[in-house]
Amino acid sequence: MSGTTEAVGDGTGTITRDHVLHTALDIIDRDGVDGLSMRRLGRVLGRDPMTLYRYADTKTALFDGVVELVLSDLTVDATDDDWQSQLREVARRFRAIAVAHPHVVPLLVTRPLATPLAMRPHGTLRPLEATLELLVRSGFRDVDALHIYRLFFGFLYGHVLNELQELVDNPEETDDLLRLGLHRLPLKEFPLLRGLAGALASYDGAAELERGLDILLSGLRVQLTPPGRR
Amino acid sequence: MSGTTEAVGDGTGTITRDHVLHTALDIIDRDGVDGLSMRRLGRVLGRDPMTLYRYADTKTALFDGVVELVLSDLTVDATDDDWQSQLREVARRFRAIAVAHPHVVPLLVTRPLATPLAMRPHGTLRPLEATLELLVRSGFRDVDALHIYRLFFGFLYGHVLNELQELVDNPEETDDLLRLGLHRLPLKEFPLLRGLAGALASYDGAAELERGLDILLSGLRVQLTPPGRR
DNA sequence: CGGTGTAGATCTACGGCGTAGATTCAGTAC
DNA sequence: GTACTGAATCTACGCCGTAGATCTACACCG
Repeated sequence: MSGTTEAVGDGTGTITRDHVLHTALDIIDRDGVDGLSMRRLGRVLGRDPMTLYRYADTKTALFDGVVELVLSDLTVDATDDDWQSQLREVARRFRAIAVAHPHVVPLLVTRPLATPLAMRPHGTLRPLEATLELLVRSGFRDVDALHIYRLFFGFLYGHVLNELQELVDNPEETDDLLRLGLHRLPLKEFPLLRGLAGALASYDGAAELERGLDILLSGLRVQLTPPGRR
Repeated sequence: MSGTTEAVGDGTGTITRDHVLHTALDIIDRDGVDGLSMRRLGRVLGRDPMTLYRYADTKTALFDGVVELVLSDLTVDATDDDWQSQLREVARRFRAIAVAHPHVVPLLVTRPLATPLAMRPHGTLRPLEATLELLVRSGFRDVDALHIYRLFFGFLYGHVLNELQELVDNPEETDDLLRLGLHRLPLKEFPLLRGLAGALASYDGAAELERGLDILLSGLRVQLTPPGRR
């Protein structure tokens, strides 16, 4: 019986990179990015922390691995004949991933800022390539496909960042205004925001995503049409 | 003559919260978020690190202060009669801020995930309130104004995250494919991405923002019109 | 069988971190 | 002078990432 509160691995048997990444993901899911330390990860795996450097060169590389692991669930069917509905499905899948792993989202949106595109884990580039393929197959020029990709994933990033914002301040309160803590905002300065307590409290991420997609796709239809209609 | 390499303040005179925040911003601008530590900040200001806790309760509160400082440059003219062109201007200003302080962007998009809305620095909520006012004045219902705000700022977040992605891998190389490091991607798996080396290399953030705004605003016009036209 | 190489796992240690709590210091009021 | 008070500083604790040295286990060769 282990003396530490958290040991899980028994120190025997073989460990794989996948074990390491999944365990790291578990810790992040539970306690956020800051909750993950090499020492703690080692403790959970029943291994010396230094051993982990066999599976990830550095802690940030570990982060990149977690991002890749999470994004490996994001599939894009490039053979779909209807690019608009395929994008909708991708959006829903992406949102589902973000909602399932909210604490990973900061890494998801932030790691690319520190990693040259070509050095990113291939798993994170696959959705990009597949989306390009989807759009090119649908008749878009490749540069337009790139524009659309950027706009689309930018929109997705923005959406999940919005949806996962911490709204609630005092969960056990029943009145919306008090629960969100909005009563502390000066009425003179924030009248509209305070008036929207009800709307803020009843935020529906899935519906909001669909609304955004409606607008985005509608804009795309107006502004960009595949030159070679199939 | 100081023995340390970085001391700037002489330890005399009075320090203000603004001094502290500006200095913190300088450090982040230079060396990124991870480059900022309480000890280093104290060193630069010529003060004991513990003194800083007078101006920010905690390090994350310091981050929030920096975010507020940076966002204080973002003005929204709620009295503008043309909400679409005002949103365009806000977008340009937001982008300018992000480009001026790229290392702050991770904080910008990430801090709200950890802070209940009502506890956020008021300076960061002012653009929200002002945007709502702009839209309501233009005839939108308040809940629609909220939707548009979310879509719009989500789009902006996504755009700057896209624009600030690290693309270059090997700066002194002249050939686009090599400079971006794309030649290391397996040709079989990433044919389209590799083919876009030129387009990736000549990314123009300002132009891309305008294109995105065209599409977004066009979508908004189609999907949402103020019920009470003025 | 002993010896040797080697690849992986582990240990030790360094310099840094955020910040709680104790202490000192500067300035004012008497 | 003394007492008080608020700000500034000091000390120390328990963490962190990881470089480099060391140890372990085992395959192979003589």
